[in-house]
Amino acid sequence: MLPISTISEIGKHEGQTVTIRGWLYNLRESGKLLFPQFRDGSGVIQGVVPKSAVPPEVFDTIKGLTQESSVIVEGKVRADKRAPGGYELDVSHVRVVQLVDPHDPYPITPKEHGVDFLMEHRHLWVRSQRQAAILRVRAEIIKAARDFFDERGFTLTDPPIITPAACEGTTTLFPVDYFDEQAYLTQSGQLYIEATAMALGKVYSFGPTFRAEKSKTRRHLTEFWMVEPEVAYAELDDLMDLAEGLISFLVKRCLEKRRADLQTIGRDISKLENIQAPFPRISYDDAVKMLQEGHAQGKVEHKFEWGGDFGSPDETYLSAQFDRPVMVHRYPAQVKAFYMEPDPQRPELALCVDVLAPEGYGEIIGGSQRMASHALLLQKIKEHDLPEEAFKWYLDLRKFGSVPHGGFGMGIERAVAWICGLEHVRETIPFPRMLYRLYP
RNA sequence: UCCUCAGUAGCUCAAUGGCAGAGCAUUCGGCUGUUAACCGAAGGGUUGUAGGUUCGAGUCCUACCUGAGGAGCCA
Repeated sequence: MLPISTISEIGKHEGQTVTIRGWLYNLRESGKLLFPQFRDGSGVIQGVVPKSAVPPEVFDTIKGLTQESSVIVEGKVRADKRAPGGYELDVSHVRVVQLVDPHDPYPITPKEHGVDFLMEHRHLWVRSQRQAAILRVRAEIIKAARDFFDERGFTLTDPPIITPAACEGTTTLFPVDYFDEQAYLTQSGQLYIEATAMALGKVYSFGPTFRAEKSKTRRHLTEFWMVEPEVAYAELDDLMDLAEGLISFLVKRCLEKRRADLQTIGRDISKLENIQAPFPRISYDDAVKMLQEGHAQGKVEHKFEWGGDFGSPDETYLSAQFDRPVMVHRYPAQVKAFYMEPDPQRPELALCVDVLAPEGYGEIIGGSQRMASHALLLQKIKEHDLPEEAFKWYLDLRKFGSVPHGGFGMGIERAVAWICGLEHVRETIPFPRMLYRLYP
């Protein structure tokens, strides 16, 4: 039995004959010389098959292979400077596991394709090298985020996916029929992890969230994954420390472990190497001034007035002023969620922070200190016309040992899109769910 | 929900209101170092749908369908 090797590890078997189990990526031929390229999920390697070196049936079998046919290949590993991966395989035998019908060929060729076609074939598109590299970076970011919190004494507490009421109103939620009762898919686990934070001190959640907003941009999915830490006794500055620590940790880990994948994707690595704490921290007031100065210099189209929330072009302009993520804190309370703690110095402001990624990737983190006062929180729930009964348990947290606390949510797909330098978040998740796209 | 753009061969795209084409893919043939290989040949079409204008519509007009980008909203 020959040793089975993965293509990424094949250098360890130089000079040996090994078995590769995978698929035909592409086949070039030059008369009596074949160059089949094989992939196995870990990488791609080119085989070399001179007609004079193998039995006729082996040569004919390889010559008849079609793209993405599954094959088990035996061959001798040889270092070769001409090979992109450094090694080639002198193929001695091939077993065809399944031959793709040449009259119904694999639809994704090595040529260009349009977005719609690729999205319709997402189940096959993930086999391409670039897509596989993106999914490996995504997995690394998820693992790094969990390592980051686990190493700092946080406990993973999973909030429910099916919830009885909205965190922030029901218009943007997907309704679910829950045994004849109205329920919704969660848009955030935050309210629940506030409860577990009071039990365990430092907690986080990691899971899918759902937004029924009819957003149709390169930054939006209807189903996306969030990592949300929540910390008892944490105040706004603690949250900003945690956020910049998390982001710089994620980038550092990807540079260490997934550098080759980032290069495959075509990421400008030097821009990621800048991403080190501390990140700039500016107040909403300062951000408004920057936008107004930008407008005076003709760099921002509209004149931004104090009191509104930033639009996408505003965020892009602000983030373009820095070479690393920028943290904007203390927005007007009126544009933020009801549960945010007011700034004691200026009650019209909320103790909140948004982290804007560089290069126009927009908001990747949103967080705040949470309202600790029972009376004030109850008043806000009433002002926002929220169903008081549904928030009874949430209010309980302010009756039994209320403390200052806070947390934030980081959208995994936006983080992946930024770190990989992608045009669109649809490539950051294996099967994106978007407005008008539910298949495959 | 609003604004803009697009839809022609399996894919990516051409075609002044006047014979519907090319490259890739597929099939056949050639080539012993190819790197999205190359060279030659063949097959492949209800031009998104329904109307309209016109001697004549892929092309102009109307509606609809599908998709993309953006706005708002958000992570």
